[in-house]
Amino acid sequence: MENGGVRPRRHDCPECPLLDCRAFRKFAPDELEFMRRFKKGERIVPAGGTVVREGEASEHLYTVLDGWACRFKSLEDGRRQILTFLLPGHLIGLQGSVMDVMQHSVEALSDVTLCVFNRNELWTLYERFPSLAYDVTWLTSRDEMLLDENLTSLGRRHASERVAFLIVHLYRRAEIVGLAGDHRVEFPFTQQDVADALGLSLVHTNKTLKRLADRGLLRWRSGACEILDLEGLARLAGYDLVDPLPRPLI
Amino acid sequence: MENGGVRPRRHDCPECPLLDCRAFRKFAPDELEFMRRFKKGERIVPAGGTVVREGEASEHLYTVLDGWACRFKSLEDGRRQILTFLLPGHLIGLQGSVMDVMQHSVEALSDVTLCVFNRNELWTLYERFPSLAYDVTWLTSRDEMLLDENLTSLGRRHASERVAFLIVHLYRRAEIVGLAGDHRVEFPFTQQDVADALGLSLVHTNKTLKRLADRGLLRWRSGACEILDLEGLARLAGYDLVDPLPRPLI
DNA sequence: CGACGTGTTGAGTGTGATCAACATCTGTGG
DNA sequence: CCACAGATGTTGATCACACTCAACACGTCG
Repeated sequence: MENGGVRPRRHDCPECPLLDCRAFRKFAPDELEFMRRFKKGERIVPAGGTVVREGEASEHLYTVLDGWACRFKSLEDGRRQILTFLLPGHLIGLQGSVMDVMQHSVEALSDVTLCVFNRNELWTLYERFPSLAYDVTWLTSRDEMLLDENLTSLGRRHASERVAFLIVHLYRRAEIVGLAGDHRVEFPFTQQDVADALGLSLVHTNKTLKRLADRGLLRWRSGACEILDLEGLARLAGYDLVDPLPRPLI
Repeated sequence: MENGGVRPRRHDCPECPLLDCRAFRKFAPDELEFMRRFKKGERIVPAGGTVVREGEASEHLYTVLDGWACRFKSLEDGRRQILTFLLPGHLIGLQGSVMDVMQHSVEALSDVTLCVFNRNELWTLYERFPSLAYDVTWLTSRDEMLLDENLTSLGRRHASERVAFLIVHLYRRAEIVGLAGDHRVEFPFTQQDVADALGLSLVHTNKTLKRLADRGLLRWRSGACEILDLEGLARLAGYDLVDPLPRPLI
């Protein structure tokens, strides 16, 4: 694709739709002005498309502006582990500044709109806007927390607990950025993806979802999930339903 | 413990023993001077002691100067998941700047010496030393990579692959900071800890280690592990034996 | 219409969990 | 010096959670 698929911006940073979300902290005027110049354009990746690929260098940094994506690693023989689901406000590609090539892939689950930043200018951001640099660290640190929880699930929770945990977790994250509400989330992915995120087989994931449905906790439909008993799911999963702190946006 | 167990430094930053390691990048003179003032003292935690506890706030930031520690989460019913093993050069407690209380615990496995930093001054570091701020991000990002690999193990690798992966991984990390060599690592922890890191039961971990020993790949002794066939282990684990890039030290 | 993607269900299998007993080793107190 | 307790590691027997294989249902799209 010419120019890596980067096209002019449709959303100017001061009018960024995410700024309306109470989930994110507000920018100071000079920060916003910097972000505006930092942002090189946008990129739209259709559902199923690849944003960055394991083993390749990534020229850009991205932020998810709209849509769902996932970050995953693959083993030689095709086994796949989804590491995180990415929602609007998620920063992509920072690891490319640490390693020469990406150690994971990112794939669009729905059609995804990305803000594109030039990796080379990240250093300018660190030099001139320590507050934004701090925000980058903040986001990375939060990412690590998500992984911690995930790892605990895969290591020490049973299938039904894992599924409950993931569903509650995704529902709440989606709700905060306006992609879910009223006990219903659109999930632009399949049970196979849930399985790959939870370290389970497709069949067992399916049976576990059915068992949760039989217990009146949720209902899975292709492309969406109804949360029938949020507290019940949270209790089963050992998930703490506290309100998250407002977070920075890059 | 009075003053949180913080005592005067024994190691002045310019003479930091870790700076001799080829694993770490060198400081510029002004960076080193800043680090010297940033460092508040040292803290020694005896084997088995707690550095920070899940659910509590952590006043300080730490860097492991010497010894082994681990980061873990606990579930209500006592199930425990070790998230990462910490070796010299590892930064501890950054998440405390993102969340109000720690979401994980850190425990000393051997006697551990920590450099103590005042969390409040982290902001000064960001303002005055963008290069060091960048290093903090670098370290956090690397941490995330370690978690990614771990998560992939727990989700998609069999017991023998997991064990092989962990052993190779720990051996190489220890080697780089001078805590292992000549196909031998001192492991100041038990098979129970290995089990808690890999999401396996103690018994199964033991049997898996025995099977690897029978295949001539390694030999476990209390307190240490001999690597009999590094390449064989790496092959089994799908571990890529490339030399890591030099990394920053905070 | 058939092909394909997704979800559903049953049958049989196996990896890894649990339970239980025992072997070592170390440190401690008598 | 020995007896004992506790921590760690080892091994066998049994169990069960989750995997694999296989078939089918249902929708959408060409």
